[in-house]
Amino acid sequence: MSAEAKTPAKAAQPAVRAAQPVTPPLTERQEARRRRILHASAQLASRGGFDAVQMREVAESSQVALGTLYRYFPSKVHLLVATMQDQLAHMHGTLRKKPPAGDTAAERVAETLMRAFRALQREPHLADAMVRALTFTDRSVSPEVDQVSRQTTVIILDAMGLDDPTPAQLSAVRVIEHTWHSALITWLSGRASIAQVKIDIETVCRLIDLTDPGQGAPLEVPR
Amino acid sequence: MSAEAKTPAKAAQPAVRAAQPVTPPLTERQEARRRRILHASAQLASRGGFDAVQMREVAESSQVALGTLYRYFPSKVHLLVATMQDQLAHMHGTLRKKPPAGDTAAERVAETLMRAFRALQREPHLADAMVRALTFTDRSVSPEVDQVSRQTTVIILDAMGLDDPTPAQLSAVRVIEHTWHSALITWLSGRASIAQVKIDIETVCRLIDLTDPGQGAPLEVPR
DNA sequence: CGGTAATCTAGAACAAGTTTCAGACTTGAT
DNA sequence: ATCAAGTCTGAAACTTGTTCTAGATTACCG
Repeated sequence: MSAEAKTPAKAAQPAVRAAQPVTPPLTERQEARRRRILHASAQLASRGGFDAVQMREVAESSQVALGTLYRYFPSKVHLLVATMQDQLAHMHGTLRKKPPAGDTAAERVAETLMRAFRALQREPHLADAMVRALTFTDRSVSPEVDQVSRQTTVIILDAMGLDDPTPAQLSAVRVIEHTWHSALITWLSGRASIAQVKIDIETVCRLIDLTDPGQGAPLEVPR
Repeated sequence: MSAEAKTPAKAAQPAVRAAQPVTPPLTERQEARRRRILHASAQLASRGGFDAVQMREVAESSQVALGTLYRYFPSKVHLLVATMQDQLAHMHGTLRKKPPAGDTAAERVAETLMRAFRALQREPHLADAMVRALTFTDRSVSPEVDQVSRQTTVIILDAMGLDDPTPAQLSAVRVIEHTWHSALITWLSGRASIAQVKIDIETVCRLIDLTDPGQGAPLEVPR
């Protein structure tokens, strides 16, 4: 009772595919379609950014019918967020190979983020597309966006070298993510220079020192 | 050589109307139209948020032709950002009347932001529309967004009670704005609770203490 | 193999932001 | 009062995201 296996993403239903390795059973051909779509998406985004990723073009580039594209990714934002997950995973792999070398956690986090930032600078249009998608998100994309956020958290905690962060440290990480995210936006929209983004990142990373056991007043604890 | 005075916003031309009190000469009727439009925008936004602000409806509600609406505000995002400027100015006025009462600058800033946050909670849909517009912005809206950012900076500096902030303090304020902005987004998209936003704000406000003259290492200085 | 249910395709249709246009209306100067 | 230039209106057109439909294809079960 089925054709090309199961539905890849049931569109209107939430709670589907929350974790990344838990890919619901996909046919080879379906997996290939999915890759083609994500590839086309990244390709188009690398050119003109968010606006250049037009669903009809993505469909055509990836040799898939428009309706199929929408079955795999229920909206343009879903598609771009998935594209971002892809890129993030790739970047995490790269970062793991060459861990940051700073002496303090704050330095290592700042270095990691700056490395990521330099990677984004090489593909500013792609960065634009992904970041715009992330922030423009409506509630229906929350699970996916949340996943991106968790992945970012993991990357930062990795850089800090922590296995078991305290609540205060988690708060600091949250604030760092906020800053990272928002600073990117100001850079992408031309309202902040690269130098300013660097300063902002370094500034916020000082928060980490505040949470270092052995330092002064610990931050308030989330209940 | 003109009809209802000058053009209210020349659409395709940048560098027009950068400062707020420098309203290019507007007829009474034009001023009235502008108000009607902004009012309709806020009204519709208060209902369904970003999506509910439909240009055709705004035009109809404010008794203005669609083309005219676009002459005043060259895009939906411009319109919503202008709406936000309006609301911000209003809020700034309110805040001035009852300044925050905390002992430290960090406390006063946190209190101010939480007050603003509570105001937004009263109109979550409006908040959604304004914040989404702010972040979805493409470069053509940068000047207006920048203006909103400057206004926010003023509000925060007010709360700190500073006339002449150091560069380090300005950096801290920038990071606070980033956090404020991004935390709002996570709240609006349902990925963070009100309590979490509060914690994030309080966490980032600790940065201010770091820049207090008399404390330890000053932050790096923007050139 | 044959049946069948789900998937995929092509293409039309719809929705909302944006643009365009012809004609009516205002304004300010003469 | 008249005129020229700019503005406003109403309506249609265009663009791109999204939905829908009918029919061809595919996967898998028995």
